[in-house]
Amino acid sequence: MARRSDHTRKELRALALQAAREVAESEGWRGLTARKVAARIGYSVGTLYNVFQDLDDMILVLNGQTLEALFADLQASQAGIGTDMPEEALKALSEAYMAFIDRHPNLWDILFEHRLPRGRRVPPWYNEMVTRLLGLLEQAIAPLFDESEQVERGRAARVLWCAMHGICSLARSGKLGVVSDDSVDAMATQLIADYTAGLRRTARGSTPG
Amino acid sequence: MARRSDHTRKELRALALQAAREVAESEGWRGLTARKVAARIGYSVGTLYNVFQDLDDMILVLNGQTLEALFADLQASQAGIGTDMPEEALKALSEAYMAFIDRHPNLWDILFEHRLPRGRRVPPWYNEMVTRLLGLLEQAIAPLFDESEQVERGRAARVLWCAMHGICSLARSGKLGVVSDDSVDAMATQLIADYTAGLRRTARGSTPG
DNA sequence: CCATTAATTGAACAATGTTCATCCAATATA
DNA sequence: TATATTGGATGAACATTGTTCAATTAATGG
Repeated sequence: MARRSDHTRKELRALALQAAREVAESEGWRGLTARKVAARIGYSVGTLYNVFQDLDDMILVLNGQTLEALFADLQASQAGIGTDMPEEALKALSEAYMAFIDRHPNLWDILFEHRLPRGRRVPPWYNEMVTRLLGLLEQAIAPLFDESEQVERGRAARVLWCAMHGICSLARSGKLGVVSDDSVDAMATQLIADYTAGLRRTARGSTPG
Repeated sequence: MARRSDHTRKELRALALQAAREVAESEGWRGLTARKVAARIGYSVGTLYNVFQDLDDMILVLNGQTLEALFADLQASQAGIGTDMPEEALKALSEAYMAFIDRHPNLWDILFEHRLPRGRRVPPWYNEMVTRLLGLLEQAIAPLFDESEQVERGRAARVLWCAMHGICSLARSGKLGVVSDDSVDAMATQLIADYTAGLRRTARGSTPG
C-alpha cells in the first residue's frame, strides 16, 4: 500500500504520540518500542521514521507533552493561593507534582530517564518548557527575595526543582534505602519547611524572620 | 574448549567487572553490552551468564563497586574537619561528590540511570551501602540536632542527598535549561547554605542561630 | 587409561532500531 | 479520459541486542 492519506503528517504524528503514550503508560520505558507504536496505529515501522527522525526524537516530543501536562497541573495548584505565602504555594506545588507522578509514573520515568545519545542536545522548545516550569517556582518564592536578587531567586527555584526531582527519582528507583511512600511526603515537607526557613533567615527579601 | 580453569569463578567475576567498568567508562551506558565485556576478557558471552545471573545483575554489582568508591572519596573528604562545623563538612562532601562525577561521569550515570526490571528489588547489600553513605551526611549535620531528633536528622540527611543528586542529575542530562558547570557549583553551595540555615532556624539542636 | 564432571562455548532465537528499494494511490498534465 | 509524475507507505533486510542450552572437552578421580 502507499499514499493512503487517511491522515495528514500532523495527524500521523499525533496518532503516533498518543499510541506511544499508551504503550509507555502501560508497559513502561522498556516496553516502548517502535514496532509496538506502529502496530497500534495501524501503520508500518517505516512510517514512524517518516514522521519522526528517530525513536529518540519521538520520545523527546512525548516528553514535551508530558512536561506540558505537568505544567498545567502545577499551575492549577497555585490557583487561589496568596502571592506572599511561599510555604503554602510550595506545598501545593509539591503535592501536585507528586500527584502527577502517582497518576503517570511511567511517563514521569521516561521524562527523566530518557537521555539523548552523546552529543545530541535537547531542542530549544524543551528548555523553554523547563523555564516555564521554573517560573512557577520563582513566583512561589518571590516574596522571599527583593528585586535586586533575581539571580538568587532563580537559583533557589532551580535548587528546589532539583531537590524535588531527586527525592522522587531516588525514591521511585528504590535507591534510597528503605523508603515508604509517606516518607517521601515527609521529605518533601521537610525540604520546603527547612529551605524556606533558610531563605528567610538569610535576611533576604521583604519578609525577614 | 571447555574447563580452561585459567581463572576461578571469583577471578572471572572480578575480570568481567573490571572489563565492564572500562567499557562503561569509555563508552557510557549505551555501549555497555554483554558481548563487549566478554570479548574484552577473552571469554564467550555464555561464560558471563555462567558467572552473573543477568546483565542487570552484573551492572548492579558494578554499581556496588562504584558506590564503594564514592563512599571512600566522601569519607576521605571529611578528614580533618571538626565535628561541629556542618557547613564545612557538607561543602567538603559536595565538592568530593562533584569531583567524583567529574572523574567518572559515565559510571555515575550508570549508577543512577540503571533501573531493574519491574518487580526486581535491589539486594540488601546495596541498601546497606546507601545507608553507609547517608551516615556520612548524618554525621556532618549531627550538630544541628539533639538526640531526641534522630528521625529528623536522618530525614534531613536524605533530603540533602536527594537534592545533591537532583542537581547533578538534571544538570548532566541537560534538562535544567541552560546550565553551565559553575552554576552547578553555585546551586550546591546555595543548597547547603540555605538548608543548614533553615535547620538552624528551626530551633533544633544545640547550636541555635 | 577410562569415566565422570562441569566449565566453556557459540550457534540459535527472539526482539531491537534503522534503512531503503519498491510499490502504488493521489495528483497533475495532456 | 488516459497517462505521467510525485511522494507516502511499506516491509523485507541488516546489524546488534540479551539470553539460552546442547554440545564439547579439559580437568579430576578411580
